[in-house]
Amino acid sequence: MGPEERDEVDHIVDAWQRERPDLDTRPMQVLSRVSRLARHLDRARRAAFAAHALEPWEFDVLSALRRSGPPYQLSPGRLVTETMVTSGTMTNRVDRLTERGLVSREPDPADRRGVLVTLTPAGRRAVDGALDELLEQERALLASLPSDSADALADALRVLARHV
Amino acid sequence: MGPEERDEVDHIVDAWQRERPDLDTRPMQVLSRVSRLARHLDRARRAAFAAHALEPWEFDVLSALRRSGPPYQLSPGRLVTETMVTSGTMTNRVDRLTERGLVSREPDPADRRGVLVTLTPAGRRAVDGALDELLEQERALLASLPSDSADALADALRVLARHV
DNA sequence: CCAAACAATCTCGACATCAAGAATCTTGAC
DNA sequence: GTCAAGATTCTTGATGTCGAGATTGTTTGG
Repeated sequence: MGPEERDEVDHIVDAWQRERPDLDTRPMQVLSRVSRLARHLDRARRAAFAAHALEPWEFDVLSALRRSGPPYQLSPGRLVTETMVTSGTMTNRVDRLTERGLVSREPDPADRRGVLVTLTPAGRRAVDGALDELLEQERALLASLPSDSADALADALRVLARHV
Repeated sequence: MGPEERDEVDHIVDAWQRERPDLDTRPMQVLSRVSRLARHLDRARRAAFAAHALEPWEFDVLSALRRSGPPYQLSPGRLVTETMVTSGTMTNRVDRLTERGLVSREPDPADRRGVLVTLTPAGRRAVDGALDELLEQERALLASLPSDSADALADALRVLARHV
């Protein structure tokens, strides 16, 4: 095990072993950590974006538009699948981003039902700045891992994502 | 890289490399996967608990009480730290679990401000059944990884959790 | 003892999300 | 051409969470 410090999940697993010795708790060692780490990462992201006056949900939408490339337009339906939220949520998000002037809604010339959500120049500046800050902070966090270990971690997570 | 299939995060990273070639996107390979996987796990947990008529938030509270051992009592404040929510949220959760008969509120004999949230027999049955089901499902998911790879994954996640 | 600082819990209002369904438009079969 | 089925977006009501502050009780210093 080495001289590593024990974390919250180790204590949770110990408690279960004590109260339910019949359980095979190995899955918790991986999956509880994924869930708890994700919650901590959310908080860290919120802090990183605060300097750019963006909420995490705002960044999620803007970054999907930004990485789609010029002309930085996607349909609401496409944004729904990229960001893993429901259509009602996306309507609400686009409304508020429009109020802030970070995106605009354009009619889709090819389908009169459709809309194209378009990144404004202000939206692009905001998302580019926030991403630089986020990656810098994430790099600092990952510096605690040897780089081959980070690669192995990424590979293992990729396998899990495919099976879930 | 091997013959592994590429996942959503690989495509997202490719898109960023195309649009922002100046970025070092390696942190995304790990941390975006953690966040996205956690969202998928939430959905899987919801499905696993549905057979036991529990919501994930209900399980979180009940399991903290269950693994604390007899007499299965914790203060609201302790539950707040164990489950990573605010005190207002916990008041609301305990209210609804009390309505369902899964916990009860007892006065703390040692501090008249205090309350001890107590697991009822029905609550204990529900959480024990739900946990069995959850672990079984999680074991199936982890079967896609060799066991030494799962151990390495757990270790790497533990290191990250300590630095976030 | 008393007052002030501290601690534990709860209240309240704002907010983001979801699920289901409505409204609008498109497509394909006949 | 027309109609039914499908696709796209938006609306609505319910729900769970947060954050700030109120309430009640405890502790500590003088």
